[in-house]
Amino acid sequence: MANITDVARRAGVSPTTAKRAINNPELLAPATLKRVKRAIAQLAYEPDQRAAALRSGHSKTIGLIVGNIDEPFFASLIRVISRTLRAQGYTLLVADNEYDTRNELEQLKTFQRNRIAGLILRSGYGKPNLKYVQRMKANDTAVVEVDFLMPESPFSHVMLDNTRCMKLGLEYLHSLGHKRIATLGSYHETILPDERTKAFPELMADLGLAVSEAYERIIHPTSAEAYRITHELMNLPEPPTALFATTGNLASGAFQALRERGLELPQDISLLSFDNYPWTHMVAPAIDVIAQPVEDMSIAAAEMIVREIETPDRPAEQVRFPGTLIKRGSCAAPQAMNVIV
Amino acid sequence: MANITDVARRAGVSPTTAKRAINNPELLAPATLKRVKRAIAQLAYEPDQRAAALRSGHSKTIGLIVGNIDEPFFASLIRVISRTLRAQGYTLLVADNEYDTRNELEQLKTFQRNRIAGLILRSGYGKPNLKYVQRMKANDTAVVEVDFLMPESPFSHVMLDNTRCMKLGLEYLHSLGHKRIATLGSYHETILPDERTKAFPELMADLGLAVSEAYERIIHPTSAEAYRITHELMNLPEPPTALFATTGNLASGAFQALRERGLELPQDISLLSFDNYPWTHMVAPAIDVIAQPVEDMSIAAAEMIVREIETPDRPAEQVRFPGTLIKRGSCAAPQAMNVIV
DNA sequence: TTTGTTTATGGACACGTGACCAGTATTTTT
DNA sequence: AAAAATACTGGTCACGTGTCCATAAACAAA
Repeated sequence: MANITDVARRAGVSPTTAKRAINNPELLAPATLKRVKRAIAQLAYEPDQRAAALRSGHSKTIGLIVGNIDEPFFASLIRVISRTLRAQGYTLLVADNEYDTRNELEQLKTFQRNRIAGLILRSGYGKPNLKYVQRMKANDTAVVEVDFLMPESPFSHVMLDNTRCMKLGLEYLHSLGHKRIATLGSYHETILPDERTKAFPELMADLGLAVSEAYERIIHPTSAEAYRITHELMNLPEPPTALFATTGNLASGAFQALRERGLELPQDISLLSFDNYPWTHMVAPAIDVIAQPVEDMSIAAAEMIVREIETPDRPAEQVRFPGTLIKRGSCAAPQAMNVIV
Repeated sequence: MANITDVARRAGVSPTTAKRAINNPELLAPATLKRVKRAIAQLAYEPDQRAAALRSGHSKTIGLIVGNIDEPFFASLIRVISRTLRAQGYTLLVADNEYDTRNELEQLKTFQRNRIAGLILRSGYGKPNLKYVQRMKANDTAVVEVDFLMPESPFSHVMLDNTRCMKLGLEYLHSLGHKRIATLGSYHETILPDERTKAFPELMADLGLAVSEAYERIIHPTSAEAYRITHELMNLPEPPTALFATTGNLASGAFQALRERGLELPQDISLLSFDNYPWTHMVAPAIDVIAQPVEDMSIAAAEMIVREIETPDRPAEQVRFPGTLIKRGSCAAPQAMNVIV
């Protein structure tokens, strides 16, 4: 690979002068600038970003860790963040923790070895890595959390207003007459502490509804798990009349289980889900969802990390985005039989 | 950030000795090794990968450019390649060219500036960047193409056996009695030269079927384009009796257009698609698809790039994977009315 | 002219590491 | 006992760049 010395030699100038053709062209005599630029073009010279970052102390690389790329929410997140950051001159390292804290620790170390300037993190559940991230932050790595907060997280974040969204959904189901509502989500305070599941019992109480303990199952947010749990729930003596899935992939598993059991939406059971995924309006009936403003959130996270990098020591910025309830036909009043029970 | 000199100072040894605790621990006296290791742990030292790569000339970073992360095929590709390469100690830079050659050129330059060791490329259509990639290759960047070949590509690749898959699909549709078959794909030889669309006319001829020129529309592989084109095709005086979508996202757009028109699958029209996406078996009827072995292809690509990096100057390795036709119910014999016409 | 100022260019050094060579103490061989 | 081999440790340099300082020529101000 050509370096700036090769360029300088070909242009008949010193390396310092050659470098100025890129970093401070206004300092050069027009004729010199032209000669150097031609040499750069002829050699297809591209500056070595690693050396630049090493010397200057300013990395132009940002690390992004998501929960699971196969979840379309995260795919969009990557796409939009990647595009936004590239426009600002940053390069993106991507990792997928598969919701596993141990994967995540390895990935954080890899990022650390590459001396990223900033970290956008959708942490795997739990707080085992909180200290590690705090140390990165202390070493001048900017940190922004997205979609999920590590417990006691002191960092900036971009989040959905999860509690309000849960409220929106539950009030909707309640207004239809549902009493036996099951939330498909994580149910373990320390291992899987997501805000949506956490808000569920309290919001139910506000509506004067009881939460059946039989409905609480600790699961990882995969379609396969939701499929399994849905079968279990529907086998209970008092099965739920409405399912509320906290992610789109959970809804997908639930949908498949319900159809397999021959249950018709919305007569036999109601299904409500987070995430406005394409399939939700392709099935019949289309699924009622709480849509997240993924693009806006992604852009906000990207712009936030840039601010954190370029003006350090700013107070943590914590932003919440609202979700939107879209009614399509997968929810209705529970069957009379169920209402009586 | 702590560096090896800090570690050395704390352990009371020279930097050279301290570094050996990581790179050549067998050379150190047990007591020394222990002291250095403790210092490393206390400082949470992680070697600077940029400096290491700069000095050694061996980068541990690999660049991956995909067509569109929102296409689940590419999401899986990223996930599996990322996991496989991490296990081998490589870090992944990800970019999404959005099927646009100009984006791609910028991304290639960014990769070049980061001195990636290898490039896994799903090129945007066309060959404008072929020369640039060839120059990277000449400068010792390993190159593997996936899913798509740049025209006259001399590189290693991992591909689906597209022609055979098209044959599989068309023979299936032919066996059901279809004559008016439209392929949703790109139709421009130089701008959008994908193998699937390209193989279509010849395979139709082999089956003794005519290709209606009215069915040939140049499109980008997005769901929105397929939606639009499907409406156009169905408005023709002689609409197709079967649609063959060359990607899952195209099928998704087509499906929505067909449903909007009140057409029932498979009675009114047959739909066949590449890519076994989750939604294809959630809709009713489930969609017949040609499934790609995404995981196997991703692992193959990841392992191939590592081989190319670690043993340079090897001949190009070009691998084809077979697809599988899965019949589910979205294809049937064309209606009598249509057969007669 | 003299002095100061601007314009255009070049040189020295350090970032953190890996490669290589050099040294000293200790052990083994003859 | 001397020589040789081994075990362990330290020092020097370069990778390609950005930062800072130095120099020479041209020009402006006195």
